[in-house]
Amino acid sequence: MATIRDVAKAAGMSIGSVSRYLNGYALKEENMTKIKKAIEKLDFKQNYLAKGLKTKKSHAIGVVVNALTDVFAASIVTPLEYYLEKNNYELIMCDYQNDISNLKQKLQFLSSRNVDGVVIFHLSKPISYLYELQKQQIPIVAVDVPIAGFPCDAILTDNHHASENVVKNLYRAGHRQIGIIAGNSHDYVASQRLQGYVATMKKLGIYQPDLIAMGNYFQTSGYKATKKLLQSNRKITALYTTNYYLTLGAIHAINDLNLKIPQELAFVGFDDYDLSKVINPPLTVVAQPVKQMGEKTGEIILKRIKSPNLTSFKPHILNTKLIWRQSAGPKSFL
Amino acid sequence: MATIRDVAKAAGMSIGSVSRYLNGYALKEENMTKIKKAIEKLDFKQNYLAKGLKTKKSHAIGVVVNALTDVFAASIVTPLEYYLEKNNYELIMCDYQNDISNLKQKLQFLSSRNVDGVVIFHLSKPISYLYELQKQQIPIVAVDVPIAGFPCDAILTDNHHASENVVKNLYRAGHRQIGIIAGNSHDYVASQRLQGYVATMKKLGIYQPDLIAMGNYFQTSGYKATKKLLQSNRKITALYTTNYYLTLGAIHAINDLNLKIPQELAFVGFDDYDLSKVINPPLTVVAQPVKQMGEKTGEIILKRIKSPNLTSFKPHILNTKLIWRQSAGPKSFL
DNA sequence: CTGAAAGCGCTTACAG
DNA sequence: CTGAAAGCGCTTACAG
Repeated sequence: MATIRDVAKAAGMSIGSVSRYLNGYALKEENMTKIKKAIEKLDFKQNYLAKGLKTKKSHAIGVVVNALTDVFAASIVTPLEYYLEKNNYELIMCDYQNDISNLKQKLQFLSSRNVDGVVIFHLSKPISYLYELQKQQIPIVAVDVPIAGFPCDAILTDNHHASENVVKNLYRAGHRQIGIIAGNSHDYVASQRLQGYVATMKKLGIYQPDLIAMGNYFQTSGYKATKKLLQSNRKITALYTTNYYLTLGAIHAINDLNLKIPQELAFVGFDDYDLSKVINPPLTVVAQPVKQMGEKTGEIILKRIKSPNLTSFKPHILNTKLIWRQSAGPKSFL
Repeated sequence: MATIRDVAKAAGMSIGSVSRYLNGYALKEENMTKIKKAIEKLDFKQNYLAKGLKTKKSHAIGVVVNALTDVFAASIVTPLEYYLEKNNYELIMCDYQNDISNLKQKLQFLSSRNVDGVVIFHLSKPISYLYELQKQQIPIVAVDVPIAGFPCDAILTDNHHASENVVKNLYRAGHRQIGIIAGNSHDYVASQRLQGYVATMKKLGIYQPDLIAMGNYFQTSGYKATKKLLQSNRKITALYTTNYYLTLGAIHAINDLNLKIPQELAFVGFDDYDLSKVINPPLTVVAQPVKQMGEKTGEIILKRIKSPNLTSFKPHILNTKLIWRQSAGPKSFL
């Protein structure tokens, strides 16, 4: 492997000049050409280890997700990775196996590997180690859920508005008994979605507590909640499920109950993954802006790394999109 | 951040000794204690950048997957990440967006970041850049598919045997007309699975070409192939789909055709993810040993890194498991 | 604009 | 077993 020293020799310049060239400083035109040629000739590649040792920057970003198999996280990390690589940053993946007590260890690991920044998915309360990272000047970006009280940027979706939009559209389609399968009430995202639903139902004057069933993140819970809700409240004409797993479970339950979608029950699910299209009829869903979320995450974290002294942190809220397919009935009214 | 120099001073030893201590060499007992105390007192952490600069090892493993959202890959990378972190290696994720022409760039990127090893999913033919990696002494481990003709380890599943097992069990359950939705014939995994089916059907004397339909990796293809096969061949009493997406599509098609599972059609799918349990009735599937695959991948690549001169490469073939649920009918015969 | 030199935090022959 | 020293491949004040 050629080093900067080899390049300097081949170009007849000093290593300092080669370094400056590599880092984008302006040199005399002809010298730049000489260096450029030498680099090509020797197929020189920078050594990021050496560079990092001097600059204290690893050009690595740590990403911590609850589970690698979480399609939602994966669909955000995909464009994030793309963005980072384009900017010459590498992405170190960590998975805390859905157990928050692993999180500290993962963050410590990342810190020990000198990451320049950390992206954390789905963390609602700061753990103490986060303040260590802060002391080490490692910027943090929260994704999907803001970290309560912790000063960092957050990339979020308009959960409240998403529900509002679902309810309004079902209302316009003629529905008044709109049931909801809400997620865990301790969960930030789930409660935002529920609140959006409640507020809109109230505004429209069609709110009734017995239209609400609570679930969590597991499809069995969606299954049970749906079955119970639909059996105990036979007036319901439309059902809205507020996360992917609840959607899976709800569909299962509706099938079991032999209810025809959309004729007997209009259905709106959440997240636009595989299942949304397998199901018959295809599901109307709230799709999250995963591509934008990933790109925005990359943009923000690199900005923080480049300007560590920016202080004001703010949430970046991106828009969801209601994708109307057959499960919610004809969209002629739209 | 304390450095090795600070530790040496605090312990009254030389930095060389501290370094030796950190790397597991034996020192005089009392000196080891002194160093240990100094490390604790100063909360010293090794600098991997500096260490890597000297040793030419980054303690990073690059992982290249076709898509981060591929649940199969994710479910292997999860235990792999766990294994690597336990051994103090970091995992750098790359996604080639299902486009093989991105692969070279990704590998170049990983090489530029001094990865100590590379794990590649689903690559059946070597690309020329692989030989560059080889020249750089970077070990490569192929996962799920062997890289034809390229000298590296491979972590595989017993696809041939998996199909044999499915056919045999359906046969024992009384089925003779066992249909298959095979994947893309150019695909290593798919063709192994098809071959296992064909060989076993022939051995049992129940092979007929019109029991076979070809699909690819998309569920629409599974949908179409299933519909066509079941409509053109009404004798089929059991259907076997050979990958997750084909399974999704097939279920959709079977619902459309209003065939009752398992009464009118016994069904065996592939891969044990979400859907397998949502579907009513729950699906009998071939489950792949993803946890073992991830761990084995980690084990092998670290072994190669530690012993770069081992030469003989071999495939490691792990066993799938047939999980019998209701979709294939009663398992009383088993 | 450019060169010479110090130094980032480690490892490792060399010598004892 | 241990220390002193060279060096890994870079960056960056300093001086000109």
